[in-house]
Amino acid sequence: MQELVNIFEAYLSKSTRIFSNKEALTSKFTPGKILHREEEITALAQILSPSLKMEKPSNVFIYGKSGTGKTLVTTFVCNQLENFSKKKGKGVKVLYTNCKMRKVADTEYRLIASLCRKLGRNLPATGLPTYEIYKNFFELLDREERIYILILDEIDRLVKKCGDEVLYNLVRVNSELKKAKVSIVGISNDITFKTRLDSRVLSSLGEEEIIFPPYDAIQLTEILSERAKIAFREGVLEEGVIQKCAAYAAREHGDARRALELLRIAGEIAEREGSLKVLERHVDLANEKMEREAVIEVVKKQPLQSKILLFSLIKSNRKKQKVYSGDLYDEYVNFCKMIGIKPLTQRRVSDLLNEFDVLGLINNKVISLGRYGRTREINLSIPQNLVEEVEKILKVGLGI
DNA sequence: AGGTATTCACATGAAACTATTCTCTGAGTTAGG
DNA sequence: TAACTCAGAGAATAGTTTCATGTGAATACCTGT
Repeated sequence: MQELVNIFEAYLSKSTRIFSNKEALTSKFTPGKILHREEEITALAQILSPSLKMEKPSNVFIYGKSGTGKTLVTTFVCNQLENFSKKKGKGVKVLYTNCKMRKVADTEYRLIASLCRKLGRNLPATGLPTYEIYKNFFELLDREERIYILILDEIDRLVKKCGDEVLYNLVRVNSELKKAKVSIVGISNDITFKTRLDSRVLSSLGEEEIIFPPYDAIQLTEILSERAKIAFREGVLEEGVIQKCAAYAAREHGDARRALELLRIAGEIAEREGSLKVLERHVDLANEKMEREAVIEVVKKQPLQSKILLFSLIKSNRKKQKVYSGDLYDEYVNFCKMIGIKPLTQRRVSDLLNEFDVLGLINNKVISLGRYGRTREINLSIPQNLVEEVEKILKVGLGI
């Protein structure tokens, strides 16, 4: 017991040398003031404020790439709204759901069930018909006179997976309810997402639109500095560290989340090294680490068939730079036969390749070779220095 | 030469199928009165 | 008779197959000069 306390004490005192409040660098943290989003904040607040008079606000669509502050701004505004309404004795209630969360809210059934859960009723994860879930949901909503604001984060994922039926139902809920009213704030990374929607849904859901532009390097620097003031002890950041983080992130469409993470990891590396300062060198290391982990973790998590496919892909890539889907499929089938596993169809492999593309492991380009058909040109986008490590992981995963 | 048609080798889309996980229901069984 | 058990029916879901349709441009095939 005694010794453990010492260990913990040592850890505590050590960890405070660099950080004073590491939380401030995570996406959970809501800063006191949100920089460079004044316009968006007022726009959203104006759109939603009719709720304070118990009128249903317009539905809103919010677009912007990842790390542009969509979620932050939305939750900020909605929290303020909820608090204000509570003070004034009005019944505005905000329900936030992230539609991407696997096994939580990524299908029609699960989304509605998770909303019910937020309203205080637990429903089974499966087994009930969907209409039953809706019935529960309506019942819960209509208990009292209220304005509900549903925030559906990463709504594009939901639609991609399950179609827009859910949205259609949600848009219509107001006609089913007697006391309560519901308006929807949809947040999406994908601007083209609109085109996949049914026109009825679109016209109702897209009543208002707010677009979040990416941050530029200067804005990122300011955001980082502000957070760093809270997160780090004074004077531990070397000149140029923040600029460097901002520059790395600006290269990636101005993703503030990434910039913050980079800064945090740089700090952690410095800390582990026992350094008293975070140096620019640490940022480079952090960037390397992030890139590496992005690849390695993804590869590890792949199911068997995907691993086989990826392995075949690396092998083909060794032989020649340009890999075409047809050749890859042959290679893959051969390899499956070799290790005695039933190969998937070409159709499925095609989808898996698309998934790899989304994960950033490869780069697909559909090209036409005229008379010689149409195919996909596949480029491995795993950095050279990681390919070997990836291969090793795959070999272990496949038992060879 | 210039224009149209064909053709290849896949891509892409939609639907259906399989296996798994979960709930609900109701018949049959058991234990207690 | 009330409580319990357990099989079977019905749902949702992930992962896949089957069937159908789409596609871009190099080549083949015309046509008229």
